[in-house]
Amino acid sequence: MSGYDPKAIERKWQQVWADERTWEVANPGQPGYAGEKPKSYVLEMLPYPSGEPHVGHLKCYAVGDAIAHFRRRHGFEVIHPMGYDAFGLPAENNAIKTGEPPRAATERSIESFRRQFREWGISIDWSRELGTHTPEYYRWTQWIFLRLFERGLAYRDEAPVQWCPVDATVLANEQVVDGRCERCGTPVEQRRLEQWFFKITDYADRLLADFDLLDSWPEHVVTMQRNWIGRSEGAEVTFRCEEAGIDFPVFTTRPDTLFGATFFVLAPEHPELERLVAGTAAEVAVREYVNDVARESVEERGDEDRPKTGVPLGRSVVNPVNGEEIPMFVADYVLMEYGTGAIMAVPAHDSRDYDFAKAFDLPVRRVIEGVDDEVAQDDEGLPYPGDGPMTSSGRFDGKGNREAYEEIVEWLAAEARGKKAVNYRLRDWLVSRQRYWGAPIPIVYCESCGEDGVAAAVPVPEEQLPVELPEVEDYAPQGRSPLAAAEDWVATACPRCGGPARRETDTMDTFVDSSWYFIRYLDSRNEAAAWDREAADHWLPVDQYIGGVEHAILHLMYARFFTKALADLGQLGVQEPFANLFTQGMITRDGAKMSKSKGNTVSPAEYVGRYGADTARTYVCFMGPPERGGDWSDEGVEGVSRFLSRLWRLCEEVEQRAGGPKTAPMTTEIRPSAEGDARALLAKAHWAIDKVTRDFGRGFQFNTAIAAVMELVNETYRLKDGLYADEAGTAVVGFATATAGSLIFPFAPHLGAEIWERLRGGRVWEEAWPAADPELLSSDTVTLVVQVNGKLRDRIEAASDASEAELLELARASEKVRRHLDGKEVVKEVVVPGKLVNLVVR
RNA sequence: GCCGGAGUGGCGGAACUGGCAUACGCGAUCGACUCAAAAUCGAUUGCCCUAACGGGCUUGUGGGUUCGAAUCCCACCUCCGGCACCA
Repeated sequence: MSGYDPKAIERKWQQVWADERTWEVANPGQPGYAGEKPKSYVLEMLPYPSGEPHVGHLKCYAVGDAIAHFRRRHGFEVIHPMGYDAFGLPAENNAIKTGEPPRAATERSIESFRRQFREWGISIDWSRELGTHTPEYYRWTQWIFLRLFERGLAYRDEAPVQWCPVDATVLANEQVVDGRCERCGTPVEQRRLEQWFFKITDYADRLLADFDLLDSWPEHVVTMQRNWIGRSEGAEVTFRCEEAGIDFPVFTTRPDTLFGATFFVLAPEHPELERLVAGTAAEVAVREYVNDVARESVEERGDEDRPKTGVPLGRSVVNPVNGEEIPMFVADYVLMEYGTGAIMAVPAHDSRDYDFAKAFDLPVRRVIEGVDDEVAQDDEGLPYPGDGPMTSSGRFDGKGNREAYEEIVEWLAAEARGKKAVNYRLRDWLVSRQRYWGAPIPIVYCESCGEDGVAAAVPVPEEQLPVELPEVEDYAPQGRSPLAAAEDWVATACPRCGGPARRETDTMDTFVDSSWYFIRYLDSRNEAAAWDREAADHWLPVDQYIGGVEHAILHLMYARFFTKALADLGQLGVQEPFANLFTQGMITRDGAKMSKSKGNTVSPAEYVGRYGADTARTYVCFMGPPERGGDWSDEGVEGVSRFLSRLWRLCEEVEQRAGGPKTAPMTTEIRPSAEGDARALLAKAHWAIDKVTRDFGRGFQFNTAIAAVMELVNETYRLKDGLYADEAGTAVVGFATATAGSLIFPFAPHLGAEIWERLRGGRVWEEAWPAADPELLSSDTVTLVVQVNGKLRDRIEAASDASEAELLELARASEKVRRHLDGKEVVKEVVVPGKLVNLVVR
């Protein structure tokens, strides 16, 4: 007997899968299309190819592959493709540092990922492989951009944007974390630039409503997106500045507090600010304040705890509900990005307004009484955010604020001074990047097509796509895209008038690339279209999506937006891309997030080399519930390796004893003759089948599924020597071992395939998933638990169909139980048939 | 501050609908095999008392519901994640 040699086994099966193109599936109309089978689209988030794959990748693809295998063996035609999200900053930053072109570094990394995915034995349909950095792919990214542009969903605007001074690029709001660049941690600055945006805000309501269309997404991911979209209902109310003749609409969620507005605040970026103070005494102070604010980092300004600052404008607006004139201020606690950039300040009922009022000694007027009388009178209970009866609010006095809310909004609407309004936290998606390594934006600027000296943005016609990324010498951005240096490329002819024109030199955010890759997989070799509608209709939506929680907001929301926009454009027949989402937890090492700088990274290649892919894959699925994180443990890997070796030795032993042809009896043939230990082992095998199957169904509880197979193997070891005594027993050992191989196959596919071939012949992946025999799941006897006063006193074997009276009699007969009943009175008897008896004594 | 999630042996974790707490793995101890070690196979392993039989205690803390609570309810503590001057 030879030892378990994962290298040989894994090489053998990887060769089979590659030679036979086992995991390739065909589209409708193509040869080999399995139209009679139901489809299942199993997809893991595509990797960003930088360096080598890490354990996070291993876990993601191990989990996804287990699901893919499980579904195949349930009769589904599973599409399980792979690609690379290859554009992006790391390759470009590496280029700036080393001079190596991003394409070269990226291709090298892709080669490494591709090789390792094969070494891991992931069941990928390689015929659909794609890279988002290839012209064959980004041509269609550009095509989608043009479709959005036609629809007015891609537009250009000058806007205050988040600028990272180190990466020298604009960032999406989503890429700014705590006022810092998500990538490099540098505090971001605000700049005003002409940028391209996607109008995701048009889809805010549908993005919220269509959570209902999803089958199963983790609740916290939905919550995060909901919070990010940040829908607030309220009212828009117009305050007029008579002196300047300007109307200032404000958004408020609390129109019921309108009578308590005692001042009015504009954001420092408010466009009317200049006009309002021009030529007044306040002009200089206001301008200084605005400049000071502009110099502050987003992080500083965002700090909630610092004292409120601001400057009076020397102007006032009229409160539409009571005609009161209230003074105007500029203050940086009001943000231009949210609402209208202007607020009515109600210090009695808003803590920020309250702080400002205290700092500037402004009046505070309570308009809602507290329900608790003690705080109803003076300043004590202020600011008061809760509900209560109205006061100092004219004819609304005494009414509940909720009721008054509706009436005030109605009155405002009737007077044309306001209306119901909904506001969102979500901003449009800024997609321009002043970087080299991305898909060029397919737009040219033509002065002759423009007006008033402003160049027109002319879309590049579809037949001229792709707008290919030119080679450049210097990848370092200098406040403009490195593409701007490629003069030959920038200078072009206007597709509309034929005159001289200049290309857009910004590239697209890489999240654009990854917002539609799951559609391209369905028809990735199509040169005439982004995808064939029939193929998309057949495979979409993704039935099971798997990836890290870190994409809970960005990628997952952008992909949802793209799907809806493309459906509106008549290109897709689904509203949601991912019917089910599974987010896997992060693997840590020594309790800390892995990072190169901490030196605590785990290299999958190293472990695959030492223990084999089956061990590495099974370990990441066994270390804990896959949706939760877990700490990497070398001893844990050893344990899994030991288990697989144990299973392997069992297989060899069984094979040797069997000797003959691989046509062992089926479980139904074994069952009638099985009794005693043979029956016990048979039952254990069926218990394991049932357990593994249910664990797949219960949110992919792979840790307990693998534990069940371990139990089966342990039980087989315990009983095998006795069972070898006769032919029937030997057959049961063979059945148990083959079943263990079959059940471990989704996690350790090479070993599973090898065991099956040796003991049963044929390909395990072509075998239907085993079904547990209900007759073997139940047993004739059960362990009756006997408690006295809720405490366990004895365990008794009892017939599973025993009556309550019989169970009680059994319980009372127990010596261990009697000891605790002595001299006491039984006041209550609880019997749970098939489970337990509890005697309550006094 | 707001919104989620989680607290179980020495460690990772299991326990389905309120019914045997600690499955499985790691670690540890002992035994078999061996000249020896490794590997392997087998046994033991929550804590405390006891020579033993046996008994007591135990799922972050305190209370409650129940014949019975890791599980349900109330209050609190701790840790992790997300959002955060969003009007």
